[in-house]
Amino acid sequence: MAYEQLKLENQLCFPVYAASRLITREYQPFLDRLGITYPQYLVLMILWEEDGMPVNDIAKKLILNTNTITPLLKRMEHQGIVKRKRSGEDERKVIVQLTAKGRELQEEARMIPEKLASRLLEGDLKVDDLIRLKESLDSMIRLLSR
Amino acid sequence: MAYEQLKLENQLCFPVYAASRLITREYQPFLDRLGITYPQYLVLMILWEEDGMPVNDIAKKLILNTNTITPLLKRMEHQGIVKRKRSGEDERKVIVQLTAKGRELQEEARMIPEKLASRLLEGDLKVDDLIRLKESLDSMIRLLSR
DNA sequence: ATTACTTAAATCGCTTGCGATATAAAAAAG
DNA sequence: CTTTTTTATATCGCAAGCGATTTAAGTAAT
Repeated sequence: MAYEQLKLENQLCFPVYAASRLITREYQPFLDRLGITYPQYLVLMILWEEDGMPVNDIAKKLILNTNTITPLLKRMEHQGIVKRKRSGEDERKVIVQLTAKGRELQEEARMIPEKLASRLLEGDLKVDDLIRLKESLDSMIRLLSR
Repeated sequence: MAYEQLKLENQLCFPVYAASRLITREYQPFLDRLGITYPQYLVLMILWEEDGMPVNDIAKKLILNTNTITPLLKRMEHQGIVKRKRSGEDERKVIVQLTAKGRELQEEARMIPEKLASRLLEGDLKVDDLIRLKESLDSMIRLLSR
């Protein structure tokens, strides 16, 4: 019965979808203290590594469209985390730069990774879930590697 | 330098976040033909397996809050895919049932899994990405299993 | 030089996702 | 049999996320 696949498939793609949201939830309490969201945190990680990047480069790194990233950056600008200015060489480009506040957040974020790890140990997202997720990925990889 | 972790960590959580969106994007063209979205498709998969389920059970299966699932189900009701009615035994519960149209969609969706597989082979989401994602998960599992 | 094409951001309209809160029914406590 | 607590849904406001379209700057073609 081909309908069976409509269940099996659930075990391939749904776990990734669920894990993504569970991970974001785990980050939330730490990011709340910095007053940012998970996507904003990702933007900051990019700028902490290389400041002064065009909107499009950030969008590509995060695999997001400009219609998602533009309003996101505007909100960050409004919060005083980043500045946006037109590039001199190419007037089409908008360069995104960290403000002093944006750079200070790096220091505050420094402990998040290890705090998150210990939180994950007690949270909703259990190791078993991740192992299941990994098995799903294995199936998907086998499927695609045929 | 503890700042290094702010890069490493990117390699743990970001791939899951990115994969989730890439997978949804791959589904989109197939689901467009059925006139539904990916979360709606997940709801349908649950109801195809067991029709007539309370809102809360669907929410739990998808790990979504009712404030997400309620409007989602209302939109599906508006499209004529499902019916919602108060339970007789427990007036708090709202039972969600497939309409004829909702059941017909199962037949139309039957070929999605295999079509998706072949599409993934040519799409943005490459096997290499999945393998990287799996390695990230391995790291995370090792981290959590210490 | 003018026209056509491409690229970079932005805007619009819609769905999803969630924290906080509200409402009402059912269950537990007194 | 009231009062309190819990449970099931729903509502509100806001931040993503994306398809479709727009605007403006840069590039290539004629």
